[in-house]
Amino acid sequence: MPRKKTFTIEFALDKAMELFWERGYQSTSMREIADHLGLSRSSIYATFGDKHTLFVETLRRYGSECRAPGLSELANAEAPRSALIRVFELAIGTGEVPKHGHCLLINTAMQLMSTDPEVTQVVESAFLDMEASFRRAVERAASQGEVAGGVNTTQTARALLSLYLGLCVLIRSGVRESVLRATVDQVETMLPAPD
Amino acid sequence: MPRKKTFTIEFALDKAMELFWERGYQSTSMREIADHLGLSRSSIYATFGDKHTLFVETLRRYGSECRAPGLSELANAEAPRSALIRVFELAIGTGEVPKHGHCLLINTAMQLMSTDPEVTQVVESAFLDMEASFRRAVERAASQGEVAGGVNTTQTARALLSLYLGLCVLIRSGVRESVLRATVDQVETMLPAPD
DNA sequence: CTTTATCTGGAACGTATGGTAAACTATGCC
DNA sequence: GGCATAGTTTACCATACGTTCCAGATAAAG
Repeated sequence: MPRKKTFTIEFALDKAMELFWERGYQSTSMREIADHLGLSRSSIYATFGDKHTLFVETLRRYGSECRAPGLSELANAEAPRSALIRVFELAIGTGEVPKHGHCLLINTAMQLMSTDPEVTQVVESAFLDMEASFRRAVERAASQGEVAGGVNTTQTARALLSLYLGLCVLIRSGVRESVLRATVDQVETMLPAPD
Repeated sequence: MPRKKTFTIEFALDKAMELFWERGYQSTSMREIADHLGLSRSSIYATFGDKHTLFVETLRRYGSECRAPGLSELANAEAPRSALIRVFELAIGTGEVPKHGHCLLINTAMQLMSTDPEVTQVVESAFLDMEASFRRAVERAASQGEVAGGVNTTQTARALLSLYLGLCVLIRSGVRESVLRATVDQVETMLPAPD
């Protein structure tokens, strides 16, 4: 009986994501989202109810996994050590922060001020996933003889996570590339080739 | 002839700083600042002209150097290596983000979205200062025989900077302490005792 | 075609924002 | 005691925000 929606929820979430990603939560208004979607605000409110829940839905659609460039290739790379280094090089390689900064979840984590429980949970689990990706890559690198056997894989993975997030902050702060490059060098040092 | 100001500029900047620090730039309104100062908005506008310039003045008064806990003690510590590790332990030691998160400049860097040239410059120079503090401490630790002589001090200092900023992001994201602790362990690994 | 349930668009609401204009008030010099 | 100068305040402006209400449009079921 009822009328049909003129848009799909997925499409709306993707469009909203573009803006949240580019401008952050606070700086994105529902009016901008509606315009970007080609709809009126009421339709969005009728569908999602609230700006905050729309944002959380957007985060959930984004996926629990962080989409840092090169991160997804980590799982199946034949040379995990090189793939790990490549993740860091891709972060600084573009030079500028291209369009919407970094991974949406990292952006969100950095801008997070008030402890929003729902958002915090999504972000935290994304970081744990990222840590797991790093750890598996380090383990595979060690078992393949790409790095020396003595490394503590868990500690290394967590340190890589800190290094990556710090690198994101530095990139956004516009420091010289030589400072960024040292982080990549440190990653190589942390993954020493077996002698 | 004229009437005298009922407040000093320094006092106003300090009061504004408290709010900017706690809530961030965007989430702090001029009304809140005026109330917190016990003045009316017009006086603030007459004195500083603009919210943005008030913020930049606040940043400048904060000082070019990052005030991460324990960082200032780095310069004169007798045991630089322990002091370095202590900087990281102090960051996670409090457990919770106490009142206004981290150092104001780090907060600002993380929330920085649009590339604001003035703000970016202050933040960048603060990070370079922080890197220099780290490097001097590493150099002193090496010359005092606290760490092995082979370390690349510049690379280590820059990596420490990335690690510290990443740690700040992780702390704010509410990850478990064991994940944070790994970053401190990594710092110890990066500063190996001479054998 | 009518009914019925949903969807859509536009107007509107209440509030908050950054910023301004003009009236008022205190100071110190003549 | 005036008077000029600067500081403070009150009131206001235009705009933007998140959100809601309501009339009209639209689809399928009877």
